[in-house]
Amino acid sequence: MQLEALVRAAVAEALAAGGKPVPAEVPVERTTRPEHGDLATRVAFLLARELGAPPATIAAELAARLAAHPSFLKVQPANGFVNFTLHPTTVHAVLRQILASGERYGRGEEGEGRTVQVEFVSSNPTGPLTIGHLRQAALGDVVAELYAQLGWRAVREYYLNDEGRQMDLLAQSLWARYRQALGDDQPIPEGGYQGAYLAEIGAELARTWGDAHPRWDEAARAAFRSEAVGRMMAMIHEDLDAIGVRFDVWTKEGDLHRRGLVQETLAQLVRRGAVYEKDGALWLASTRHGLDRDPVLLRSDGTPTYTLVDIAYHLDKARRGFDLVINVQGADHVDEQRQVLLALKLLGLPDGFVRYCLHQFVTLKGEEGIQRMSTRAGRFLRLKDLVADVGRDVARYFMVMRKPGSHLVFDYALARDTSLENPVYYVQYGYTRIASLFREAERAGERPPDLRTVDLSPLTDDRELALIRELDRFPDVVMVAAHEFAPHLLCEYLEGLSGLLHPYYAHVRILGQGPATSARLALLGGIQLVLGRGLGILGVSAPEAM
RNA sequence: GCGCCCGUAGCUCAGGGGACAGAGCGUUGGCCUCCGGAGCCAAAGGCCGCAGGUUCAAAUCCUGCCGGGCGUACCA
Repeated sequence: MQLEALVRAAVAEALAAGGKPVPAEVPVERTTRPEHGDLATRVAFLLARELGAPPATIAAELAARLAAHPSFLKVQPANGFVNFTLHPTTVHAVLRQILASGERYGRGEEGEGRTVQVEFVSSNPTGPLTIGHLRQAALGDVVAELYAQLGWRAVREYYLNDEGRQMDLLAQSLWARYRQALGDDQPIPEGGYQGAYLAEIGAELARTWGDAHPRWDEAARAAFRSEAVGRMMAMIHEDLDAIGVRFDVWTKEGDLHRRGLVQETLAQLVRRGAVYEKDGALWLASTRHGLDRDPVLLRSDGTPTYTLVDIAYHLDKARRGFDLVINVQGADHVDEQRQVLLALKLLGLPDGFVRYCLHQFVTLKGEEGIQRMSTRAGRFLRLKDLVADVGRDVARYFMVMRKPGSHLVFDYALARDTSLENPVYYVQYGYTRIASLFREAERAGERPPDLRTVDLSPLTDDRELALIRELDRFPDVVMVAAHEFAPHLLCEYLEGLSGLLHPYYAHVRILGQGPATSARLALLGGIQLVLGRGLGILGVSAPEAM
């Protein structure tokens, strides 16, 4: 990050000095091949048309002007690019600055104390959380943390849909299980919940309640509904604890109704002429604004739909003073998202207030091939059980190591059985190895008292300079990962950094090398700092020993 | 049918206008007197789904096909 800025400034200055136009954004990128130097600019391509000269000529002139710049060892034109090889002291300065920043390294200021609300999981309390929810839990948690790194105050919120028909279905399913346990062969209702977890609870209720609810009546409905929701919430909390996700706020759908927000939202939409009546129901006129269908807001029986409540909930988010709202949702919600965004726009909320982090579903690759999860059908892998098997670190890491928009196949056997080849351990081992080495240095009396003041000039090996250049990218990776809801970029970065560290370690002796030892320990200290920071953001542990 | 997302190495996936397309796993072959071998080194493996187009430059942007996922409810 720092290095790009340095090159960008040098190029801009050279262009200006040569009487050339300076683009608003001078493009600077890392090279992929060593023969192209460390960084490169393709600015000559941008200027070619305007200057009426071939890129190669412009690049050559620019390179000549920058040849004597003290930050660079070499500045060479090639195919219209200008390639920069950094002077080692330029690179050393980066490491020195990283060590001075310490745990602050990679943090940003853009949030300026503003508040972002991240809503995720928000699973209906109809069963325990599954591997399907895990992706969302891990994603939301990490996105919130990424924003916190950028100086935002992040609020993690769970929206609890504890009202409506699904809850009744759940209650009735539980009641059926309860009856079954008493020898009364009641069927699970049409579209009800088949999972064994309800059978267990049903059997327990049969023991404690006896034959108190022989019929599915109002009393049974109330009793079983309240019991079911309580039990489901307890399971959900257990699952969230297992992966280490903690919510700051739980919002219940019932509260939105009680506060009159739903009616008020509808009234506002009506007042703005966004609603029409048909077949006894109230509809949002979405097709008028380019969407493919109009959703019902208020059913003909007078009850509000999920969509209306969702709109009301978001209006409430705006009132609660959040500066930005991020909703993490599955791909099955795209249509709903458009409806909500449209409604909010019609209600006068600013564009960009709500952003969606949309993710594709997880499929589980196990002994029986690839299977879709279904809570309703009782076919799922419970989160808590998964974590017990593969560990929290692997569970979390596997869920964020892929781009959210891509489908993710979770190879259960691989996560569990071949864990030694796991990218999670590869990254963690980098951290651990350095920790171990520092212990060894301590014993040998070779550990410098303060890494920040060590003379770095012995760091001349290509691998050492490449490692420092890689460390320089960290703040940018954090920023892009946050803005694009792309934690996988951080995983990739950490794996890449580890992929430089391990070979380096294998080939370069650290201890017993005189002044080089101190310099190399300073380098490793910087690497360990970044690995630890990165793992921390992902919610994955950075062990001192494995 | 229509809308959105995705087709990249055997598998799982990065890269989303720039210089010869990357990683992990798997496969094949090497490296343990040496700071933790949970490691390292090397090899094989690709018309980047197909066909057009835009551009000095396309895996990347546009169009059309083909294949997969999701949605298209007075479900949530």
